[in-house]
Amino acid sequence: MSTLQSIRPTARDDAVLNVLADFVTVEGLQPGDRLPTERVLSERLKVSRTTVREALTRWEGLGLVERRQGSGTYLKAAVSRDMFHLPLTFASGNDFESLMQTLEIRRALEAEAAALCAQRAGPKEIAFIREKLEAMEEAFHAHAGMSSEEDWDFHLAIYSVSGNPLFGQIISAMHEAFHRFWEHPLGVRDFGHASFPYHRALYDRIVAHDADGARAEALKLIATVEDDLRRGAANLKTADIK
Amino acid sequence: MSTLQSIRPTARDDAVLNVLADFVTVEGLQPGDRLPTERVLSERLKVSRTTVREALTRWEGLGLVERRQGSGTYLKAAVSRDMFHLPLTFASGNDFESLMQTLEIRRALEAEAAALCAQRAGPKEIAFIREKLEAMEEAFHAHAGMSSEEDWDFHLAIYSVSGNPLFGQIISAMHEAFHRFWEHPLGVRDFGHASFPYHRALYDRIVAHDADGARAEALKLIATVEDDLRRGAANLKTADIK
DNA sequence: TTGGACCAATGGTCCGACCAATTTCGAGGT
DNA sequence: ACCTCGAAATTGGTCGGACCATTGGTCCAA
Repeated sequence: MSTLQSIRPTARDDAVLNVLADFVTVEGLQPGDRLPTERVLSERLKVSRTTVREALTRWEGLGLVERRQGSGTYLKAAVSRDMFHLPLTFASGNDFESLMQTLEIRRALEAEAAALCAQRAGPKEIAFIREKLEAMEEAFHAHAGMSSEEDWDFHLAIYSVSGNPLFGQIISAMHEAFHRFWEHPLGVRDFGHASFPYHRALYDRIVAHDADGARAEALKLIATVEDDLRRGAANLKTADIK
Repeated sequence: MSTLQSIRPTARDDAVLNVLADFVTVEGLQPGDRLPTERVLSERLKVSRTTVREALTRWEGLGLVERRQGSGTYLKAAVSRDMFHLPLTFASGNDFESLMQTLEIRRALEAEAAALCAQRAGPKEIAFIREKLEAMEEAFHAHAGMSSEEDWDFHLAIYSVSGNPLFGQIISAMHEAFHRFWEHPLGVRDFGHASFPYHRALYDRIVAHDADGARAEALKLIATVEDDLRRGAANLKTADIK
């Protein structure tokens, strides 16, 4: 009897989510598309708007959906009925240790993603990455410094081409955790500056389908970020003393 | 202005969660403890029960809390204000692809964790790992096969000694996802058998503080699991044809 | 053409009521 | 004194309806 999953006594919202997932599938909705109104769903599914809202709140918490007051509810990721979600929560302070820990995870995953990307990138994927790279380089020269947005787009492209969506999901979370506490790199004016040349080097290794080379360049890139963090931590210490 | 984070116009439920997180911290509540009633919270926080419920629904979706009708709401995990959520979404169920994707993440993280572990393990930590290793080896000889529980304990010890709790949490999530998809290794009787010798090899590299060696052994270990998975997939295919 | 006032649609919050599962507790019997 | 059983209180789940705040578009006038 232990295999018997304890069923939820009340499963109204789950039912709503299943129906909604089917709707998304049937309708072929893509990320960015708008879902039906809460009021419409409530009427169509014959449940109260409260229940619909609880269900959507669940999806919102899982990052599947985004709600914009006055506008509507929008799909943020591909959803289908046979997906399973594994929320993971951890404490992360703004101390040097925590930031370094997110970078340790990134170091491991960036290297692997780069290697897989080099193995799997076809011509179309390479063109896609090249586009992001050039946008980043252009922004760099225009502002005489790293542009976090274009830089991030380049990295996202690599995760995407790796063929494993988990890389993007996990690294994005690390990235967000990192920048939540360090939006204005403490006293490090040229934050990320040193990483610039490694982007093209990484791209070249990917074009050459050189997995080990790509891994090495990704490691060098992350190493510059770790350096920046160390410098920032040193600055912070000085400021504290002052 | 790109650094300007778009703030949520209305953040009542977020505020509720923050206050509640503080409450849990101050009160020293542990997993299993009961939270105040929705009605009490609503009154104390001067917000409607609806808002309290939306907030708790978020936490429930994140697995932080469990609600039992007629009984109350119970803490399921340690919560604090500076907590980070990483919702992972896995593509459709049972296919070989999903399993392999969890292993790709593990490969990257296992290798890095092993390397860090080799760098950072002191005498006490090494003794701790040795204990787990010997328990695993004993179980192996007793049952003439890998014991998943002792095996997992050994790996957990390594993640723990790495000094970065993120390794243990993320890899555990991958592990759970893997086994949810594949509870009964399809037709692979000696699942994990091939990985046995690499455990001691990995331990030896850690004792020697040989980071690169530890990384290499961890990679070999994961490679055997990938092999098992491939064999299982082949079996499955045969079964399908039959 | 453009600027601004207005309006409808949509998510966010609130209230009060009732339903359903669980727990509590006391009456009644042993 | 102890146990059993059922009523009542407690607690989360659902409902309907109301109003607020934000957004996006429309329409009018300068």
